[in-house]
Amino acid sequence: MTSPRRRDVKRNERALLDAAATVFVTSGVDAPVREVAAAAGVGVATLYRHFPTRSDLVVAVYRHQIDALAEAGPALLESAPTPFAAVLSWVHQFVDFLGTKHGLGRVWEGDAAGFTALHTLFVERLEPVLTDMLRAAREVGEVVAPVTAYRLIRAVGDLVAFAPHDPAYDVRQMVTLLVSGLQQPQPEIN
Amino acid sequence: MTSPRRRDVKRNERALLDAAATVFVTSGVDAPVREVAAAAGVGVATLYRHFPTRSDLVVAVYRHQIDALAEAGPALLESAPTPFAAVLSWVHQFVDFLGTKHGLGRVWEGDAAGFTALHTLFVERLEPVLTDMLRAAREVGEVVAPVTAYRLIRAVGDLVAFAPHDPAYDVRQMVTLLVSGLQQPQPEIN
DNA sequence: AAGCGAAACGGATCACTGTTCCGTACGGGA
DNA sequence: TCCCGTACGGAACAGTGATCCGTTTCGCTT
Repeated sequence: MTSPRRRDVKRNERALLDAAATVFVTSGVDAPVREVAAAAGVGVATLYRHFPTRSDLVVAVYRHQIDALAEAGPALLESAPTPFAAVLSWVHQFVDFLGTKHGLGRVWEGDAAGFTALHTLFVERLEPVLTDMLRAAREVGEVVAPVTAYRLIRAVGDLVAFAPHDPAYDVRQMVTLLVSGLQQPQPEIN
Repeated sequence: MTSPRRRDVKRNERALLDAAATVFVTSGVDAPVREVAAAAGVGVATLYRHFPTRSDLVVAVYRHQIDALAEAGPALLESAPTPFAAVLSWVHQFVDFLGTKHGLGRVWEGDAAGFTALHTLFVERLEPVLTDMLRAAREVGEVVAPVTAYRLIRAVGDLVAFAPHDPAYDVRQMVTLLVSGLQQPQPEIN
């Protein structure tokens, strides 16, 4: 239940979101809070009051993109040739989303227990979507490996967030490799 | 060509390595340099003189373990039931090595260009080993995906270094998933 | 043993970052 | 216009990696 918010509160929050969106593009989502606050024309304490953690700020800036990704799942299940193709395509859309966020590593890693705003949003909005898609692919035998959507989202995130800027490395290939592993029983380690 | 090293230099380097090995276990490989220097009974400048970057220090401490891992490759190729089983087993030994290094994420991520001491050592000592194993598995048709050892090492590293401490997550399962993806042609994304 | 010079030392300082503090300003209702 | 509670912001704090520079140590020569 939100109490009425003063004009300056709304104005400052708007300024912060706009500034962050811009600064994130030029300096990365791990740009110093001072830089974001300065770009918004507010003090750093104001930034913390509106967004207590970096993750909160990142979520606020990119919320609509994450929602769009969540909505893309069911659409892909209908339009893709197979459920597995839908899974692969969706995961690569997830890669695209993460990959454009320079400096995401720090935010992604942000909290050892993983209960940051970004992590929570992914669990709430993306995990169920991928769970449905994996189930559909499993029902037609395309996905065999007993891997949860949660684990897959987290692993893909790790691969992308920390991918090196190195022409010898291709993160999309490695994500495809991970996803193609879903197609068969998992080998035992001796 | 190393000039004669004074007694104090050798003594301090020894002290730093011993201290780091201990501090890394208790506080992680990303423990503050002050903590390592204090544990060694030297100044932080001395630490920097001996090991200019954190990665240099980590390499010095764990060099023998990495060498052991490199030597385990050929042995596994001879003893494992199949070349693919050797690949899988070796990769999991790599996971075990990385996984015991708490706080490795920061060191792993250390340099955007990737030319840290740790990265360099992996490329020099581990990449050729995995390359040989992948080649052997490829020759008998067990590995089909066109993935280089370099990329596989880096991806596994990303999965392990940033794995969350979360009972809902199983990094070994995700690494196994990645490796099992090697067994078949890579799907196309539409 | 003393002297010398170069190498090595270490703790203070610097710069940066996330975060908090607290005196001041602002918004909105009466 | 006044008042009160909310919101403000920039300085200060704490932590960290890294550097600076006056001091000490080592090893060689006499």
